[in-house]
Amino acid sequence: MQARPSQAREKLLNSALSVIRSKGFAATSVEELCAAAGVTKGAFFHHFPSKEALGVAAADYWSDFTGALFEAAPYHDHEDPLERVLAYIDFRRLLLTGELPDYTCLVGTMVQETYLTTPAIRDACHASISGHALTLVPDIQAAMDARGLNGRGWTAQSLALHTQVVLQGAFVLAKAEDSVSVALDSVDHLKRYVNLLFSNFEEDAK
Amino acid sequence: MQARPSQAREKLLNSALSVIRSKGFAATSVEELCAAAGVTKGAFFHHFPSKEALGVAAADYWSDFTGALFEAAPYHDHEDPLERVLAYIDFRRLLLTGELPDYTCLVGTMVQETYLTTPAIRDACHASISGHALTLVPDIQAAMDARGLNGRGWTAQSLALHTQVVLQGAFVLAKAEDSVSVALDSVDHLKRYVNLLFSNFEEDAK
DNA sequence: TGACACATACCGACCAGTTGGTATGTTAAA
DNA sequence: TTTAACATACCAACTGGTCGGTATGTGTCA
Repeated sequence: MQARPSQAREKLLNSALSVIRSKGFAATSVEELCAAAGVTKGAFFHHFPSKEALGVAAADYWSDFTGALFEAAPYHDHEDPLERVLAYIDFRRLLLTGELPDYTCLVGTMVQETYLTTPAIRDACHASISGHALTLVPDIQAAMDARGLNGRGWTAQSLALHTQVVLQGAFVLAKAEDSVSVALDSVDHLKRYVNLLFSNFEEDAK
Repeated sequence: MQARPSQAREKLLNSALSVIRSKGFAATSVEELCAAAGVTKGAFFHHFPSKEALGVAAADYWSDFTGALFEAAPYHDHEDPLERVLAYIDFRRLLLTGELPDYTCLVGTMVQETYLTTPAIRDACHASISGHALTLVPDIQAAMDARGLNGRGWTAQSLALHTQVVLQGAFVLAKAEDSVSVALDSVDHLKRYVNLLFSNFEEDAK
């Protein structure tokens, strides 16, 4: 449907992922983004009406990227829903390799700067985080149902969001310490918590 | 020691706390800071050699401010060290009131933008977070010792840092959702975790 | 088949406003 | 009279964004 497939747009979005994760949104200039992508400013404003629109598009692009990553991940293969949840946490731990800008979260970084000033970006970041958290809810709920763990002051959704809270917080402290070890430790604490929550309760499901 | 007590410096630092927590460091201009503080640019650069120096000073100012707040907080009054840790978490939950920029963390916000580009600010943020976490270690360690909980794959320090991870992550998601409720839920999960970690273990201390 | 119309993708010079920072004052307390 | 604490005016560099232009595709109709 296009005369030529747009290369510049994709290149700009890919550059946005790494540059914004390194310097933040506000400190990233349009020209810098263009330089990283190897395109001109004209191309930028041909594809995005404004820098803000690039931010929204980058958050959506991030949602698609991570959505595909986690959908294809092997943690879904377990039979027991609790095993799937624990394997998800293991998988998140496994992703904590390489340099900080490589494994930290784009939308977690962006939303801290834009939550008050740029609602459109905040909404896109929110959709990305809560959308991902929502994919965990069915497994958590199934594990709760199997053990009769409802009505104990927490819900499947709150636990799903809590996993994201721990991961986002782990990124913040990893950046402060310039080290991944605190993030690894916290993911371990998270897994220990989930194990404790579900331990000592027999499976009641028939 | 001063001819006149410097009002401008204090005013600028106080303004920095609220403005930077609202818009982030990079998006905050020096002139905006001056306007919020009711001082001129000349006063700004009289007290701070650069915007970066203001960022470092703001992080240090934040450390002093929070240090005094938590030192005077009532959670130290409990006899049992575990009770003190749990009361600390309750106290953190209590602080989650008002508007987002009022209860979120300055250094957690700043470090996300500056961890790669401005090492001086990152170091000041790191000192603030880890310094605060360190104040929790003695109580956690005492609670562990009383129950013989050492050597179980986690340390007092890692748990202290984990509390900060949860809080920092809670701020991120609260900003994304524009609501404090997810933060409250996560703090509840954190308290539940600590309770589970220390439950079912008799106090061995004589 | 060819030619004209039109759309998309992209270029790079340019602009007005803003940025962090400086240079040169003025004021008032010690 | 010295000196810290401001204030005012100013600047060069950079910012996001605009705009006229070009290159290259696709659809259509004689």
